Amino acid sequence: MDGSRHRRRGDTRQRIQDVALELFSDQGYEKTSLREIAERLDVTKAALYYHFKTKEDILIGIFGDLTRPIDELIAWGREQPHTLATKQEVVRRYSEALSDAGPLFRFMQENQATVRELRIGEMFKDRMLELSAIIRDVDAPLADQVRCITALFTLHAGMFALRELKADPEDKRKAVLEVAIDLVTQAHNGA
Amino acid sequence: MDGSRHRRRGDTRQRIQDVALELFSDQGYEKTSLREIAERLDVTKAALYYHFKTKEDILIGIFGDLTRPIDELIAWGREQPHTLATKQEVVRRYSEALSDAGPLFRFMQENQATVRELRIGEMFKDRMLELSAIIRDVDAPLADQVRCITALFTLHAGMFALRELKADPEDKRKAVLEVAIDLVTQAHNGA
Amino acid sequence: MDGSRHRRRGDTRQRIQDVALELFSDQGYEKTSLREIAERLDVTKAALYYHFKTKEDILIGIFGDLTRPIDELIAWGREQPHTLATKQEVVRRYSEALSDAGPLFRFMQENQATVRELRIGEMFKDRMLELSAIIRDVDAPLADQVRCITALFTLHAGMFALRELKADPEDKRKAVLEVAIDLVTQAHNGA
Amino acid sequence: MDGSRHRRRGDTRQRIQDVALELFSDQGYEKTSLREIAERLDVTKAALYYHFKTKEDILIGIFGDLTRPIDELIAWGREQPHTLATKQEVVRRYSEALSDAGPLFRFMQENQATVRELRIGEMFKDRMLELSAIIRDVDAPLADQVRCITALFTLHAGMFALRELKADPEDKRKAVLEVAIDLVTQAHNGA
DNA sequence: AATGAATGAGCCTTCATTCAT
DNA sequence: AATGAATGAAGGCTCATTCAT
Repeated sequence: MDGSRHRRRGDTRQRIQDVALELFSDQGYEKTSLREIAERLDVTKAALYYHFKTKEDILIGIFGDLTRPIDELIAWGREQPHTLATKQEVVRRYSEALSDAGPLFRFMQENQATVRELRIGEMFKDRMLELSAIIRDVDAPLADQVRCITALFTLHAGMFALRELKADPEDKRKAVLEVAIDLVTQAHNGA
Repeated sequence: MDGSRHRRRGDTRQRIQDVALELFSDQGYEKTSLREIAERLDVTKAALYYHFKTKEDILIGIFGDLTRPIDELIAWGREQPHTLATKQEVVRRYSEALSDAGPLFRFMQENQATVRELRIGEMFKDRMLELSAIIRDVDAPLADQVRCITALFTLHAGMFALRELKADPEDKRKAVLEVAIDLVTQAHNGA
Repeated sequence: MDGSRHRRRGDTRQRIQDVALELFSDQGYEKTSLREIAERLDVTKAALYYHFKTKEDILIGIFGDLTRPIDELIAWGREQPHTLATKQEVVRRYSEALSDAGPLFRFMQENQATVRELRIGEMFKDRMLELSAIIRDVDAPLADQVRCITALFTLHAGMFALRELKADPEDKRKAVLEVAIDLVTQAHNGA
Repeated sequence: MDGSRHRRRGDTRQRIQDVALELFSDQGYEKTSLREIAERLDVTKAALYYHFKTKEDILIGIFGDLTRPIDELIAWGREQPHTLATKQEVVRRYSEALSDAGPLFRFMQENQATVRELRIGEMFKDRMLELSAIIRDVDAPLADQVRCITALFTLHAGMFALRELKADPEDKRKAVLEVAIDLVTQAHNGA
């Protein structure tokens, strides 16, 4: 018992999300049709509608699932003092959280125009603002604020923007993290 | 005489590109239909096809037109010595070139998933690689290379990623430029 | 109960093929639009695409269905000895098979230019070659080979080319068959 | 003087017909667009409309030009006595006339569905009826009438239907002619 | 004798979605 | 938990044709 037929039971929802995320981040949201997702899963389009109300809902589901660690990070960060150590720790943890949700963030990064018009656009923006509020100092010089935002941005873009750079992925992640922490540190210490 | 009706003659091609760029960068490439472009110009869809062979061709036309200054910058940069001054100057000039082609780069940034599958994807990537080859040192530590790429990236994303930051646009542009030059400088001087 | 509404269920695929064949052979393939087919069936164009992947696929479906008897004839003919009796029998049976698939062959006959560029062009040619290989003697004088091919051709064209000839259809069919058998017989017996 | 620029003058009409016939008979009438014809001639579509009122008019022009010898043959045949010798001569001459207008007849043969709906459909049918009236005996047995029509038909189809038959084209033409004359002769002599 | 610019109609196809079963 | 059948809307594109110049 608990064979593959059983395991599949109740699994479909998750499998839809997995396949959808893969396709969305590979080809973009608009270019990925529900037909394509259904075919990959060997079910009918109608089956998708049993599990999700709309195409956008699939995305929202994915987002909700993969975003939880980041919500927790934000909650944690808010209660810490505004020290450099906190900021560095937030960046460090964020980098980790991102690497788990890699494809989702690649998707967000590469489909901003689309995302902006969907509900997750707002959700995402909210989280970014919260995060940057922890790292950034509202009264700091503009350039320092740019540094902080660039730090977050670099973490997001990191892996994909650096595709052309031949190097070990883990080394790249560390290098990106180093640059991000550096930026935040410089921002904290003033121009 | 020579009124607006006359001025319009021969202008259509340019007007198509203008409207198309506006819509593409506002709503994304896929979400912008040729019908929409045509309606805004008060011509038929078929008229667009008189001037451009495909939808993608419209984009290629825009890209070609707006990208010329950057091509010139690359040509110039290649012939300069690999000094810090050169690198800084390239970044400075690039920042200027970008501000002219603002909407196009916003479009590229926000529609990466789409762009990747179009021919301009390659064109764009080529230019990025050339530019980064001028700024970057292939033998430098990974983190420094990341700094250089982040610098370019920051210039691109600059204006749009900072939309939430309330400040004078020109001030923001300067702040972004400062951070970018800083990154290149740090990379040049070693970790 | 089990009224026409119910009978219609599951019938759609066949009904599409029927209407399509009628229109294709009346007006030609290119001149028949999917809109027209859909309207006749009182469904939407999209419904056609539920049942067939492309316009060409509709034709392929028809061809496959109506062509089976001919495939069987070819299979049978191949295993017979190369006698005159066999050849005559093949012609006789072919004439019968054709009269069932009348409209399809009229279509093939009258849309050769189109058919040649579609996949069924090849399929059709293959069958013709197989059939003629059974009837024809590769070493016979050219004129005799022409007789055999003309025989097949006459059967195809028969009904449509003779439209102007006022006579009972069944009589015409017999006359055509007689001429075809005659041609094959003459070819077999030598010039 | 009388250089190629001069020779081209007034030549365009003919060149249009030449290219059009080539394309029509290669790809079919519907599948050949005026754009394609214009491009091949390196003129604009509008230029075609200077010489011909419609697409169909181009075809009518071609038909009129290439069909003149056949009109003359019909006129000649009508005044001859209804002897076997006359019939054979008509077939012989028709075969010759056809070989000059090869591509046109290939076109007629392969685009019957289209041609039927155009004005040349009627023109063509008229000529066929006239010709067959010369060869055929209205009171003869049906099979003999079929023989006569098949004879004409064989001449038309001859070259294209026999494409698969590997042999010298001139030999094929002679073989086809032989079969056609044979058919007419058999018809004349009675079953 | 021919072009440049445009149109209106229509084409094949795809998509997200619905609903009875 | 999922399917089969279908829809309405729209999309990109092509075509024959027109007309002022």
